[in-house]
Amino acid sequence: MKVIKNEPLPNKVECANSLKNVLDALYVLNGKWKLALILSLVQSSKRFNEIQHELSGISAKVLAKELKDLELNDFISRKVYLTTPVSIIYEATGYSRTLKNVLSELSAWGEMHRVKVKQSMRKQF
Amino acid sequence: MKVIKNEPLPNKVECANSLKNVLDALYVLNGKWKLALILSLVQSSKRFNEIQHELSGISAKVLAKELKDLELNDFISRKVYLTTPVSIIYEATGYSRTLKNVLSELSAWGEMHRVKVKQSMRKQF
DNA sequence: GTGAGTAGTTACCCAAAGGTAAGCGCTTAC
DNA sequence: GTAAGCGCTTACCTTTGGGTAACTACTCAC
Repeated sequence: MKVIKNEPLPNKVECANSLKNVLDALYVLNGKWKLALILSLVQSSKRFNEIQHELSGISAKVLAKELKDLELNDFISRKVYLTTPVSIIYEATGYSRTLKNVLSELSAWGEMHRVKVKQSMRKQF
Repeated sequence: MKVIKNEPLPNKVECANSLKNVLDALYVLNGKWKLALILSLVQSSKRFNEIQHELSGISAKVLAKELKDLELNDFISRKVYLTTPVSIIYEATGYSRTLKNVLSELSAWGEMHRVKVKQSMRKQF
């Protein structure tokens, strides 16, 4: 009987694909703030200071960088309204909305996870 | 008419909650490799070198660190089988499997995203 | 003209993430 | 006995992430 090497089962190909997909997704969505930022703007368009207030903890520098990055990747758009003084509004694009399912699953999981962490904290004492 | 400040609409509370959930989820799932690593082990238990081979690009150092981290957070378990020589198998726990929906959504999105990126590359030339 | 707000930018700095390369202690295969 | 595989660890280094604080340029309100 011969051992077959380097020829994955068809089943394994699917697994490898989903692994690749996840890696590709993480490549653009990496970082501490990106997904939260997208979620915040999908919920409603906001100005710079509003975002900074909502994601308490993010610094102006990092927020500016992340916003540029997300704009480059077509997740958000920066709109300048010629009021006096000008209003600068960041909006989520349609492409951001393709993340809707990802975000709602992640939110649901995050909530469940918080409960679990709290419980295991209680057990310790 | 008075402007009400710092008293969000009930609707906004929900939004803030899902934002908080996502932030909490990202806190444990951060990093370049964590979700991919979990997915790989949910698909099948593996040994150290098998994982390193599957996630090509990850270094031994980082893999060892991530595995320890995931074990601490109850996502995987490290089993030592007393064969000669001993076999060390990493397995996903039940808790990893609670990420099933997150992972499948992320995989679906990653696949879609790759197609979109390829298309926009083509348009450039 | 002074202070406050808006939307950032810049310089400086620290810490964490993550890669490379070498090595260790073990065992099996040749 | 020598090489190769396994499961790491260690030392070293670079990159990045991200924080602070000061500053700009503009406008409005007092």
